[in-house]
Amino acid sequence: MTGIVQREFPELLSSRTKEEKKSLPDLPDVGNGGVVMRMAPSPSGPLHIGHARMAILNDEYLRRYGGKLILRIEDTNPSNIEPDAYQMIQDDLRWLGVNFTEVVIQSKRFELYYSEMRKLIEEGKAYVSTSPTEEFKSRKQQGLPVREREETPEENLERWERMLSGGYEKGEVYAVVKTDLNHPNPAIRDFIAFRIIDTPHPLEGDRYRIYPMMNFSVAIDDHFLGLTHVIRGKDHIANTEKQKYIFGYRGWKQPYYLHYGKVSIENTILKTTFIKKGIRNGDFTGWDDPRLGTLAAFRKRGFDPLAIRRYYVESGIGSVDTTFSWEIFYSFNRKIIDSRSPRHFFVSQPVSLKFDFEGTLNADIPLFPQASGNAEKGSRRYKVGKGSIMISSQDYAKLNGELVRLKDLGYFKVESSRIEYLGESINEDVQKWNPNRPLGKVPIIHWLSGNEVPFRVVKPDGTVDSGFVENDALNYIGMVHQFERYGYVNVLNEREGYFTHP
RNA sequence: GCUCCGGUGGUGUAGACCGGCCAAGCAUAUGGGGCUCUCAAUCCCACGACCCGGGUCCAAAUCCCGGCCGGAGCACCA
Repeated sequence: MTGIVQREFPELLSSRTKEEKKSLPDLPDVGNGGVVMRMAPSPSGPLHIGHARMAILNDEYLRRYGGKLILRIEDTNPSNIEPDAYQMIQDDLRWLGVNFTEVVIQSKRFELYYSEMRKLIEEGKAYVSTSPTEEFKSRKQQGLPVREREETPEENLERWERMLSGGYEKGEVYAVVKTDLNHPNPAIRDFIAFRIIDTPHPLEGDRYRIYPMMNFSVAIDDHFLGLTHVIRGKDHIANTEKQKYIFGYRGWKQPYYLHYGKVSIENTILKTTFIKKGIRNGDFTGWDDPRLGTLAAFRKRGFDPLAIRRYYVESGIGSVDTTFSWEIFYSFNRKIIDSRSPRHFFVSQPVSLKFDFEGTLNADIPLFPQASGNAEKGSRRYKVGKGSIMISSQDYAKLNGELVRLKDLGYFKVESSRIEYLGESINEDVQKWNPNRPLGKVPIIHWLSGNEVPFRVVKPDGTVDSGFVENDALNYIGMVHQFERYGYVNVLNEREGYFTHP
């Protein structure tokens, strides 16, 4: 039945699927002013493909509802900051096409955090402890308070002032927000909000010693920045619970929280500390090394950011853990770049065959296939005569002794170290050499002859394919090419390209 | 161990909150075919899944219970 419908009335089905085109579910409680959302990376390095999910999801909703999208850089742990990251993150987001409307840097907001903490202490919702942290933790496990939790706001305030004015050493004191010591999930019970750090901050130097913990600064900022909706990974579910206590104490309206599942990305290096070390000791060429999952590497491999967007929109905001599918991602990207990628021949691991031919053959090879809609953009023209013709060793292994068609040149036969021209179209010589195989099935391969320059392609696993490419390819440096029967390659300069995908 | 969350074709997902229109949609991969002087793109066809066991119900992928499997949190990281 459906088969008949598809055959007889395809328009019925296709129009229907267009209306149901996939998109993200609507957000609840969106007012007239749209949404206010935020992206909150820490500046430990540039963004990678995992961060892109957070950025794309937020940006998609901003596009749908309007409003504000704040880039909030969470630099409250000075020992884990890469100073260049403040800029790299913004570059990465712009490349992705994510339109953040303002930038907020947490290290500029310490005074706000201090004054809010003071209010909580005054209200008896927070305390300052000098008890050993082991004791703090073990008593929490048992649902018991440390001594200072029971003391008056005045006593705690006094310790808070002393903490701020440098009256304690690192590790000696910490400030805590109360939650519920009997919370069934021990992870939610009282959490540390401030601690002393003596490592200088890349932006602030040694101006501050008292650093907020993420759960504190996030709650304060989410409120004061007026967030309506928060989209974050589900690894933050417990953090959200903790932060809600602060909202409750201050009587603030909570944003609407949405937690998406973890994306694991196989065969890809994402850990910034590992990458940083690798760059320092020369294992990686930089943040854009093709083996890395950074957006910088994606850019250099020639991916279109739209493919990343489509991929994550299709993945949705489910809380199920997912595995990034390179296969599907490649397919999305291929569809976007195919029609604009000029075609060239790249012969890797070449075999050079002797070509004894009296005369000249003319090759006129379209730069774009006719179906691309770019056919009028021209072709590459070569003259081929006596000398040699190069084909890949992979093709050679299969074709020695066979009839072959060199693309846009003619029929040839390959015999040991020689190649012989049989004609442009089917003739007696061709028939004779190819007695049994149907002529429509003769393999068509790419080739080079006197029109080549040495070229290398760096693959995503770090290995290199060496060979030769048409010299015409060098007229299109900085573009993704399709090297026919090989794959897509971002041609970076006259010697080298990065492999995009098959 | 404790506290949460989740398990749909080979892969990525939609549907689940508010049971029926789901003998389960889309994409990708694979196989076949059309177009094409690329193993690309494009078009058509085919293939293939509700973790297991109970229960509720006229009716369960969807609700309940148990099991198994997977993930997250339990930091003076974010």
